Amino acid sequence: MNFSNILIYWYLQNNRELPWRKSKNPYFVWLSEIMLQQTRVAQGMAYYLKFTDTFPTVFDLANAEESTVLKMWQGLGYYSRARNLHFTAKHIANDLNGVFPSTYKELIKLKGIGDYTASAIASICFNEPNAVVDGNVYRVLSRYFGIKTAINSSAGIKEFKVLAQTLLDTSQSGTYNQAIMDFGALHCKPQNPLCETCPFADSCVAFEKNLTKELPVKEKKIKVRNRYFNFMVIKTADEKTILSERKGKGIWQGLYQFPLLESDTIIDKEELITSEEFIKLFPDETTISLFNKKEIVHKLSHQHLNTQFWIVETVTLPKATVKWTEIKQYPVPVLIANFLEEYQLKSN
DNA sequence: CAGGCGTGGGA
DNA sequence: TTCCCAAGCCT
Repeated sequence: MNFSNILIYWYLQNNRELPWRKSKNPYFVWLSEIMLQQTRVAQGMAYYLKFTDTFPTVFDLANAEESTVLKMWQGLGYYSRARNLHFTAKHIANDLNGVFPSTYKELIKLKGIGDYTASAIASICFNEPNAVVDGNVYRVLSRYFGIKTAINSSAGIKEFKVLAQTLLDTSQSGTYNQAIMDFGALHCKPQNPLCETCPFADSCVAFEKNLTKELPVKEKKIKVRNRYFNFMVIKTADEKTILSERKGKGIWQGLYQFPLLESDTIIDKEELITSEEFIKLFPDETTISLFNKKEIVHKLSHQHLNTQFWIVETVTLPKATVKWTEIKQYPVPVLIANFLEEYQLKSN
């Protein structure tokens, strides 16, 4: 048997039953593919069920408010996926009559859809012979063929795409693509791959040369930036606070947060209340206490956010327009959501 | 085009 | 604890 036949044979016996595999509705497949970008099935599953339940069609998604979509996405991370998802839903509903594009060429034009996702939808839903190349495919192919080209170099990206395309079983592209990804996720795993029971054991270069742990090769490690966040959690006598939307380029675009003072290091109460931002925000008398005695280190993949939550109580504040009882409607980062949970818990 | 973008789980 | 990294995409 050749490579693709072995793979598909393995898949027929070992594939996972996943909700988005029940139909070839491109809307459902698209939802699942966007959610699973850089995300484990176990983490994405609940979100997929919630989205398909709340938004059964692309029109339902298109008609929702962006903040509603972000709220439902809360906790899944990489929020640009949710914004692009909503943008593309509106485009399909309004400009394309709700008809999902059916070719790789058209799919890749859509915001949030790149080479991987276009190939996945085109092959799974429309049987177009385009090979997917995701993290699983990089791992399986680099090990099987013993390829040491870095998977995140431009040379590597091209090389693996070409190789994947030559291996594709074009008579059943969708099945083949899902087979190689499931095989990577379940069998040819990053750690402790199941080489002893592998159907490729007699032809895998990495297994033969004991290179499994070295492959795939990835170059460059990301640098982590340390940042110091001071959130000012306002509580007025009439139970109101300030939440504002994060705009611009950085993290958490479109999500809401308490007024933020970012500093170069950990600061104490004195430094906080003498800061320009604080004085501007609170001209009148306030009572301030630090909620978390030790800073909370919220770790993003590329930033460590050393965070202090300052509870600021004041009688009245015109800018505080958000009722505490309505905070849960707002999409917030996990860092804020975790704080809110603890805070509400303690005050009850 | 290299860097930026979240979160949670496992070793 | 720390590190890696999981069905990538955008600019």
